[in-house]
Amino acid sequence: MARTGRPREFDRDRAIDAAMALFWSQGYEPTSLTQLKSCMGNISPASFYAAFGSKEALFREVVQHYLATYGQVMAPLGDESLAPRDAIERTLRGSAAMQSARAHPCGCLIVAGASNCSPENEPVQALLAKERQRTRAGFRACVKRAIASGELRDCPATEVLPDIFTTFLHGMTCEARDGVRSENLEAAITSLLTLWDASAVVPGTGKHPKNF
Amino acid sequence: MARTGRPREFDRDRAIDAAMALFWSQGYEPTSLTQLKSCMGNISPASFYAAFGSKEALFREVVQHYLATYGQVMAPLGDESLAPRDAIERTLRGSAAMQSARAHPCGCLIVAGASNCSPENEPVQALLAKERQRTRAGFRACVKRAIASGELRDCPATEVLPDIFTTFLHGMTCEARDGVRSENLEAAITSLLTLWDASAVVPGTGKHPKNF
DNA sequence: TCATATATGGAACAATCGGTACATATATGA
DNA sequence: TCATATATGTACCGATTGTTCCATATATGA
Repeated sequence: MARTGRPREFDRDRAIDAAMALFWSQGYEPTSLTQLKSCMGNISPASFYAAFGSKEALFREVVQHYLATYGQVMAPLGDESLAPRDAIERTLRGSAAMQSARAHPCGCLIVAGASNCSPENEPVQALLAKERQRTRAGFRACVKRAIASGELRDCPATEVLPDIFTTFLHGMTCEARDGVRSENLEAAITSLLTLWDASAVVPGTGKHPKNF
Repeated sequence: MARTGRPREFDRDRAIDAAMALFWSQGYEPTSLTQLKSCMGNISPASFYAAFGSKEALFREVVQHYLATYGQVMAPLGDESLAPRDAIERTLRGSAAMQSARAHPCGCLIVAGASNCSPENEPVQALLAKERQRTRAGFRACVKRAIASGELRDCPATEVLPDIFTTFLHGMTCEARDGVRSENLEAAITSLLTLWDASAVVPGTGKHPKNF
């Protein structure tokens, strides 16, 4: 059953897509209402506020849309049907490819979407910080799972793996924006993962790998 | 010989220090002239513009001041009197400690000082991007030097080391701001450096280390 | 003493910020 | 047909943005 009232004359989903591109490349605060209305097809302020409520509310919707689409490169991290190492590798490689793709702004919206904020917009910063915290927890859980399953030894070198992966992941935003190529990030990830292998238990031996 | 004219009534150096703290924590665009004048002791617009010229000119001065002080944690990277591995280790550890110190805003001004910008302030972004490019070149030069001196083997795993260290370094800004502790970053660096050691040539053998 | 040079306080600038008011247009459901 | 509900266009809101103007204050050098 269709809704009553005059129908909207612009495509709300496409508008959110366009707003995402703006917020993604410029960040929350520098993106003005004028730019937003313009990228939605020069809609009026009345149309904007009727549809989205406020700039902040739109941003929150954009973040949700991002997490449901581009942000899904992080999905393997929480997929317990994957082997922990595989989950981490897929996450890092997927994120590297996504962040350096040319079809959209470089880097990660969750990392850079509100990195410059005046005090009054701290809630917006907190929204993204909370998501990053989820990522950190994801890496930690993955490593913990690998230790529990006997894939990783329980040693100091293993404990730092989550911080290494998280820091590298977040650093890719800066690199991708600065023009570092996808292949370079991929190669770096390959090398990074040898740190995992160095703490891995070789099946059967219960010890660390010999050729390393 | 002292300058002619009425003397300035506020301390210009302290003002730049205070402005640096503001730009560091909020970034270039969200920091307003009102905040800047306020942190300098409620000076008048006339005093501000007479002393600094413009907001952008002040920011450029602030960046220079930052590079000359806190930014000096990067100095070892260009110090050819240090062994390459030592130079990189000192750089990473120094930056980790600086970025997570409580006495000033967390993270790195060069990474986060203008990460959210409207198109009109692209020159400001470019200023910082240029400095980050210098850092990348520094890591590359360090690794190149180590290969030339025979400290590192010349292999694919060695080639990616600069990207790994640079990405990690830049990622620390996000981590420090999110409250990751200095000790965690330090431990991660210790582990990261084993990637160097894995590509290192053991003195006398000309091959890679045995215990690894 | 007086010209010159610089700094200051205060008022004001046009432009933009995010957001609102209100009358009008266009749909559905009764 | 008419009440209800939603969207739109236009005008406008006060606040803030970075910046400029100008008269005045205070120093140095001649």
